[in-house]
Amino acid sequence: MTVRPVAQALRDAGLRPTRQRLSVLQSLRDRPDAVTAQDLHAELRGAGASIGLTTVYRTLTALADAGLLDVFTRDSEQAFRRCGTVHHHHLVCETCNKVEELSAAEVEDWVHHAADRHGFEVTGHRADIFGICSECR
Amino acid sequence: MTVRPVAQALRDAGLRPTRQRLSVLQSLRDRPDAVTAQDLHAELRGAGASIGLTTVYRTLTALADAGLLDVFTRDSEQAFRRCGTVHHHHLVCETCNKVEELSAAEVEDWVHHAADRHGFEVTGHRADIFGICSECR
DNA sequence: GCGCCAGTTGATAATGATTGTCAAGAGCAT
DNA sequence: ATGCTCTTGACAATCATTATCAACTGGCGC
Ligand SMILES: [Zn+2]
Ligand SMILES: [Zn+2]
Ligand SMILES: [Zn+2]
Ligand SMILES: [Zn+2]
Repeated sequence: MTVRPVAQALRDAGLRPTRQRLSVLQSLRDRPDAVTAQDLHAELRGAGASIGLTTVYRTLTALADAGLLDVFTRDSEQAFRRCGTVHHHHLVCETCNKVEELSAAEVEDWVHHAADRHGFEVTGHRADIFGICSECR
Repeated sequence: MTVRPVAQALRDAGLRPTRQRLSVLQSLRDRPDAVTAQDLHAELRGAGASIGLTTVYRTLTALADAGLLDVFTRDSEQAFRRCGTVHHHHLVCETCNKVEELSAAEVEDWVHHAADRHGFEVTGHRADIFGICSECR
């Protein structure tokens, strides 16, 4: 019941729903924070799962390429998070790494106006807010 | 004449204006793009300057810490650019790495409203637009 | 149910950017 | 000039990430 949609998400991404991939996507779906490949590997191992570090890296990268995960750069390492598939921005807690997804029409407008004004063809944009969440204060 | 203000900027940052630091800051002041430590080192060497890679790394990091440079993450490496000291955002060309500085009141408003709405205490934010500049098209 | 085979895994080695080390060198105040 | 502290740079060490490649597995055809 809880594994079904996860397996389907993998299939849709052209990835076989293996035990390892399921455990990665599974553990990612219920957490609100962004996590590092190294950290996730340690947690999965600590929870008794059998999975190699290389596989965690590969799975996270594949899922990110498929658009299922968003990538954050934290202290020169990459952290991943299961985010919605529609365009959004982020509000990130620098203490617990929790991420809130935000939509912002004013930002989208700004992006296009600014790019037009400078003769740029937009290929993408990113707008993230960093702070401390109420629980961490 | 052209070296005077650069030397002063270094002093203001609590750094001795050495030959190496001057050449780094100097070469950064007239370029519109963000550059990597490795690339800058190669360019300086190619231009006949004598400077070690370690020093380039250290200088760029020190200048960034002092607020004189902005840091960009490009393909998991750091690129630096001499930006203005007042808060701004970026319009980055993904082909030539040229950067335009942008100010955006609507973004600033969004930042504070969104953070308030979610009970976050803001520590910072970043809003960058990626695209292709008119010259690169 | 079984065999096949392309897709996956994971221990290990390799990569490559960045940082640590430390002896030699260079600002700058006296 | 002298001294003292800050700086440099060749070199070694880190460390996250990626490449290898032989062993393993999911799922389709039989
Ligand atoms: Zn928090
Ligand atoms: Zn947006
Ligand atoms: Zn360009
Ligand atoms: Zn801003």
